[in-house]
Amino acid sequence: MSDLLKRLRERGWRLTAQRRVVAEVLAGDHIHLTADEVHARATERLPEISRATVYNTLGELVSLGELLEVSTDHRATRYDPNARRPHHHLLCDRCGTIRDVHPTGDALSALPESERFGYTVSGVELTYRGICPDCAV
Amino acid sequence: MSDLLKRLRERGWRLTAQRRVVAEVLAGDHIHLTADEVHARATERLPEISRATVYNTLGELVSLGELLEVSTDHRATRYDPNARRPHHHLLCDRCGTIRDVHPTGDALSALPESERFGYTVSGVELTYRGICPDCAV
DNA sequence: CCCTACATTGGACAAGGTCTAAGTCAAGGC
DNA sequence: GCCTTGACTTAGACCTTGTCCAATGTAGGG
Ligand SMILES: [Mn+2]
Ligand SMILES: [Mn+2]
Ligand SMILES: [Zn+2]
Ligand SMILES: [Zn+2]
Repeated sequence: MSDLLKRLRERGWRLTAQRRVVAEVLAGDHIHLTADEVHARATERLPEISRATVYNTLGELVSLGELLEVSTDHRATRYDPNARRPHHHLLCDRCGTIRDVHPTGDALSALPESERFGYTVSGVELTYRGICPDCAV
Repeated sequence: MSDLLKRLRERGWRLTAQRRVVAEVLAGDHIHLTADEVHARATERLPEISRATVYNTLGELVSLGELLEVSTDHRATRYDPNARRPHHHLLCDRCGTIRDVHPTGDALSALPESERFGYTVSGVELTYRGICPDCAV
């Protein structure tokens, strides 16, 4: 059993076939799938899984902090299983491929007090944009 | 006539009442409206303006580089008239209010070659998250 | 003032996402 | 092992955001 499923079990989740398959589909590095992509891949292993269950499960995993929502483009939200290690994203403007990246320095401290407008600032997201090697001429 | 309308005139735009109203609604600092918000405000001044025209005009202004699209949350795209001066964003997680901010340093150079995966990197967006003074207890 | 290419309109359509009522099943208790 | 029950899943209606189109209107040059 994967670490993720184990943690879910400990939190009182019923381990259904549907939840197992969603967790399996999300395993790996640099994975940033849309809900419909998760559904398509889950359907290959469990043909009767519904869209609603995929959305429910993704939402629950986000609430538990096991998944991050990423909205780099202006289209569908993507789901990121690399929630345990802080990171940022590098996005190809042509094909949409996303890689996890770890810039140096601390972007939070780059925002001076005078630019905070009284907000309590808790986090920062960086999205680098460019063209990936496959899409380069 | 505003600078924006003047520039549009110079680029061959017909100055219709609809385009004028959309341009007026977008004037100001820290403005980041959704298309439907633009439509609602435009309707107050020109009741017969259609949703399609608002979308058309916003799209054209984006193509001309007069407006930026911002997708900080996972909902509707927001339109940012502050396209002439590079900046980043500070977002309230409770009410969604967005402010323009200017962090120090160069986030682009914070991404080492070893973290670029062969991409040609052309830009970076920073989104700071927090709680605004109005939403703080 | 006319003409016409450009602009606007309402409504159909599509994609992404949410919600609900009815049926199903994981797993604890016996 | 079986029962029971509340949690889970399902299909499909519905909502929001955004695109597209054919018909209609009009800005602005001549
Ligand atoms: Mn990631
Ligand atoms: Mn802005
Ligand atoms: Zn690419
Ligand atoms: Zn707020």
